[in-house]
Amino acid sequence: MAVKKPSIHDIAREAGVGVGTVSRVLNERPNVAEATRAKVEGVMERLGYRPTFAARHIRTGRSQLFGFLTDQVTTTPFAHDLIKGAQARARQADRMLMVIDADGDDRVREQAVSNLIERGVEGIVYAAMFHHEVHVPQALHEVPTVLVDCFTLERDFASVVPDEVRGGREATERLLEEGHRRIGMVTNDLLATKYPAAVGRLEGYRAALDAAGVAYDAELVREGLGNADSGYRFAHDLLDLDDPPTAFFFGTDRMAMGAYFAFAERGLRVPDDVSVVGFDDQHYIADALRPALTTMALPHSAMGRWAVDHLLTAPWGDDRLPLQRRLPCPIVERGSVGPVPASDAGEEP
Amino acid sequence: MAVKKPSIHDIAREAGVGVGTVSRVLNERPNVAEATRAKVEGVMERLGYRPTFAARHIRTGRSQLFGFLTDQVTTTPFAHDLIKGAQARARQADRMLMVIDADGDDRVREQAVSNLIERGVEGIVYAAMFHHEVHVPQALHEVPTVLVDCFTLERDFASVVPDEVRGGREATERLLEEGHRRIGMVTNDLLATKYPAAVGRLEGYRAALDAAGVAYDAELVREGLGNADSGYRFAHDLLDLDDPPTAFFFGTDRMAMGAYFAFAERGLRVPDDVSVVGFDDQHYIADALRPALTTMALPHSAMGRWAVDHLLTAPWGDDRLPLQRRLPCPIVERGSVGPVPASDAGEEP
DNA sequence: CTGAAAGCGCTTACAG
DNA sequence: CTGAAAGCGCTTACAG
Repeated sequence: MAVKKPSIHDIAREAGVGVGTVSRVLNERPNVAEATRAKVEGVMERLGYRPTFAARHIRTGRSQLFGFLTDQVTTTPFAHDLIKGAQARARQADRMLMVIDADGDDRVREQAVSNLIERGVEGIVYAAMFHHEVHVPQALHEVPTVLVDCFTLERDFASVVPDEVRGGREATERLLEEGHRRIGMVTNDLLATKYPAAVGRLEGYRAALDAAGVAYDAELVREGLGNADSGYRFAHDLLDLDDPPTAFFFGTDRMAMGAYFAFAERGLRVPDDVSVVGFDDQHYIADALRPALTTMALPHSAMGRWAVDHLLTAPWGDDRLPLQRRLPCPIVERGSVGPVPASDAGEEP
Repeated sequence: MAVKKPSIHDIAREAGVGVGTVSRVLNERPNVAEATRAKVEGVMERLGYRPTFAARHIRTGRSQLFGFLTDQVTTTPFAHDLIKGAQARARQADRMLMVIDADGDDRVREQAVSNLIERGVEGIVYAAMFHHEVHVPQALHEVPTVLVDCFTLERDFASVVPDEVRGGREATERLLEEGHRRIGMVTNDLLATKYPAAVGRLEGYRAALDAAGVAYDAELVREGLGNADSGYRFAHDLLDLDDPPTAFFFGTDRMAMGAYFAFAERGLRVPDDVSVVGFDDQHYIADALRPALTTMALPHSAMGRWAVDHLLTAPWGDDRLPLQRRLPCPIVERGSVGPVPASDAGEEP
């Protein structure tokens, strides 16, 4: 590495041509004699030439770069799926991704956005790890931005989020479809937080019940905290009811996991005695449970893709209201849903 | 955005100074009259000036950039910890990280390395998601590189990996310390794979037994596959032994999770009847188990940090053998380890 | 303390 | 088809 990297001028001199010609073969432009091209390519090969992207960037004004900024501290296993999705789409368009984990510090975030802009990013995706309202650095307005799994109160940025309501509805429908009528629901957070992930999934649950003509019974729903302990505790609580549920819809897979332990303690078998649907599709949990858990998948990869795609294709700067997009949470069937146990079914002779 | 971004020349003209002066205030150089500085800063502020990093890069030759490249497909929850660790160290040194998920395609990987080099990265960290031997793109030799959680057969790159043997030893010691002498062990992969993560942890187990004067009993060790099912099956198998173990060391948390279900089926309580130590510290699993799982943490964040730190501080290009570093896997105490049950303890009166 | 000039490594018209 | 020149937005000596 003691020797300086060759530039386009070195190639030109060595090949006995002008730099313009070298540039042309570099960019695979037409109008270059085959012999010239071969000669230049030979010299490049021999000298181990690599173009310097920064020079190209400065001349063309195109950085071929997107920024990916995460909100808050992210110890969730979701971050990587988001990045992968975003990156997959970026690669198709020959762009690279500058990833910054904002670390929950506002100053770091502001600084990160500045750095990204100075690097000339063509757009920024700002991603949260769960669906909630965010306050973003002001400078984000200087560059095309899309919000992932979050939104601002003003709705002044394009954003893509999971369709929580629909997810909750479809989870519940799956259970109704098997004949269940007493369906316990544990929300994934306190309703007072107003998090769409908590409020929306419950709303979907109610909508499904309504549509099926099943009366909503407040006794069957509990406000959980998303962790295994909530699932364990509320599964026991609900099962202690006089008319206990035959099926459960948990707002997170972790709660479903806690519930499995409660079921085991009571000698209840999934799905023979009790059916369960989770939410999140954390496959390290869902796959590992016995039986494996049927759950609603959060569309992280798809949101990442959508975000970059939007940056790539949507004209920026027009005055229309920025697009707000909801992506479905597809059900992932594993083995935790079955028909109502015979003793509980109403239709029997 | 219709208006062009102001350059250093626009600022100079507007402020009635030379571009050199603008550059000086931009870089907070000394030898600028306070009045001049204020005037220039005022103009920058007014025009919303942002330096263009690419221009700076091209002049100074410093990209302030590192590449982060992942090996193979990565659906593991570990990737993000690695990135976070690397990024935390990079930010301290005012560097940014270009992250590429290589997606398991060799051509994509080669291309990625080329792109990174053309972007002028000051170094590349190449990260695997579990400890194994890798074949890396040849071009990695053109730039300072450190391998994370992997190594090449030739050991021609610096690398940082978990100390699997020590982790296995300390996990086992923890159990021995509570008086356990019959300790079941399920490896996290087939030994035939030769993966250090599988072979090393078992080696540590044997070393701990040796040191404690406990004879190795091949009957107590099984080759698992890392998944919940292996844990479930082998826990049952081992418990069916005439002289069953009172404690278990599983090569992954997922296997420990499977085992918990086996214990539940047999009415065995953790840690009263049986103790268990896992490996990986996948906290979404370890925290959610009842009781929470004591396990060995994989030092992902620390490896990420170490990698970038090494790139930052180690001179590159000298002929000494590249450094190979092992980082400890600290034990994370939760609630799954207890003393040998009284009925099994030898020392009783 | 400050300005004018050269130059980093490219691309892009413009002549020929 | 090809070369010479200008210029992208900076930084860095060099004079003054």
